[in-house]
Amino acid sequence: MRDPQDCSALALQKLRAAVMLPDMAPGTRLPTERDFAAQLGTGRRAIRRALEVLEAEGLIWRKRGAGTFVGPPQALRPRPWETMSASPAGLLSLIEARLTLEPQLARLAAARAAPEVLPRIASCIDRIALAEDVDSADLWDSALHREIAQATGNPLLLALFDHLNAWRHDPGLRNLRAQVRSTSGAGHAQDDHRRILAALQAGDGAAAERAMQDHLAALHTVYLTYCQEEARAHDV
Amino acid sequence: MRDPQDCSALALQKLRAAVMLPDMAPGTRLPTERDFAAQLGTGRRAIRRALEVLEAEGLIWRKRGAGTFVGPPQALRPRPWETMSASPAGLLSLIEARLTLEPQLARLAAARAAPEVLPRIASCIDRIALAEDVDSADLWDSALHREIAQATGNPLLLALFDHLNAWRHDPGLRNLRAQVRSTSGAGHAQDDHRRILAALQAGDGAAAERAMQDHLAALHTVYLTYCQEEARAHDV
DNA sequence: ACGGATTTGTCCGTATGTATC
DNA sequence: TGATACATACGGACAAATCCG
Repeated sequence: MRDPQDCSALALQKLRAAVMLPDMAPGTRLPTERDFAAQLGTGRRAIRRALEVLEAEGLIWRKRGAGTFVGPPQALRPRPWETMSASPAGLLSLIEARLTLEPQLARLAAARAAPEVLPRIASCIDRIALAEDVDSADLWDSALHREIAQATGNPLLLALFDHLNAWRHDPGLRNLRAQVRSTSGAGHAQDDHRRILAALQAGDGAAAERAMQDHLAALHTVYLTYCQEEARAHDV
Repeated sequence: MRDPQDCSALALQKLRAAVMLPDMAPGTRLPTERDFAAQLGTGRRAIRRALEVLEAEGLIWRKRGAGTFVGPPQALRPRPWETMSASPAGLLSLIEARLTLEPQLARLAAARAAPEVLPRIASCIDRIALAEDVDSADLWDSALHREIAQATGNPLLLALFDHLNAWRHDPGLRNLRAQVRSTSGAGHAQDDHRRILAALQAGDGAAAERAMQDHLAALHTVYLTYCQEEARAHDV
């Protein structure tokens, strides 16, 4: 009970009780971490550890600059995906799914892209470079990949891509990817984007497929090494 | 009205859906940014970031002091699925989407399929042969392809396949496929199925991919010739 | 022609979570 | 553990442009 470890355990217990109160409707905002720390007479680190657990359980979600909020009730998220969305396994599933679909989309797009979409794709690449914050850059990256899906001219393929893209912007996954970004370099994503664009301009389906494959494979290895390090850290 | 998880990506998704609504004729004015922010429960910055993307895509245009308006008619954008589900174009879109996704699923499944799913796939093939009516044969065929998607072990890929499969069972398409079946022979689908199963048993990803590709390509040519004949008949 | 009202575009201060020491 | 620097979000305020009476 005196161990520092038990401090966060106690905090977790109290915080969980606070969140489970009946008047805590989904979306209501919780006190700040600093308030909790003062109220429970402990440090902010202990509070954060406890909140991390609650977030992993899906009871709350946090957003930098905004606050901590109680999440939707479990009854609303029975989908299996929700149980793994914020886990490394979810991250790897997502990138694998993208690796399965998007190179094929690039191949089709190269064969069919109407000439007017190529400048739009180039504009997306430029905007990624110009973006000042991560949220904007992510949004433009997403828009770029969507343009490629749309260039296939197949509404079903576009709809499939939109589903994939929705998972990509899952809040839990966004946190994970932010962590990965902070621990590993940004990589050469922009070079990859330009290579994809060049293949589309040339109408070379095989090259576009390969370029997209390489682009996503690079992401895959980054995430894979991150997850492995994570697992090793947990073993210790 | 209550969407706790806010990020500009989610806003983009909803705004795009709002703009694509059928009653959004080109030139109609959209709500103000502040209204959108209040409606989506997020800040104006997130809304503006999403609108920037929509503007780059040409769906909307903005003018300071005036407002935000939906852009020129997107004639060359893929038509929504609802307007083409029962048309030959819808049939071809569907088979193309399957041709894009399912060979990749077969490749992954060959590498990962747990041994206990192989008998289930074999059983599906047998049931197709035993089926007396087209409806139940279709159901077992669908179950077979789903087993392969499930064998990838990736819940996201399974979800993607389920979306595709839902479109496949669209009532309008079923009629069309019934017509195709009546005018052309059944083909060698069962031989293809066995070839896919053999590749999965051998754990040969490349062979499984090729087998699935050939299987769906055969369907594709059948549908394509049917649609061409249909078009020629309409010309006369 | 004028002026008030409204809307987009831009900036800043404050509050909050994140990361590091 | 505690403290500090940092990135981001939100809301308000203001300017510029437009619309309407």
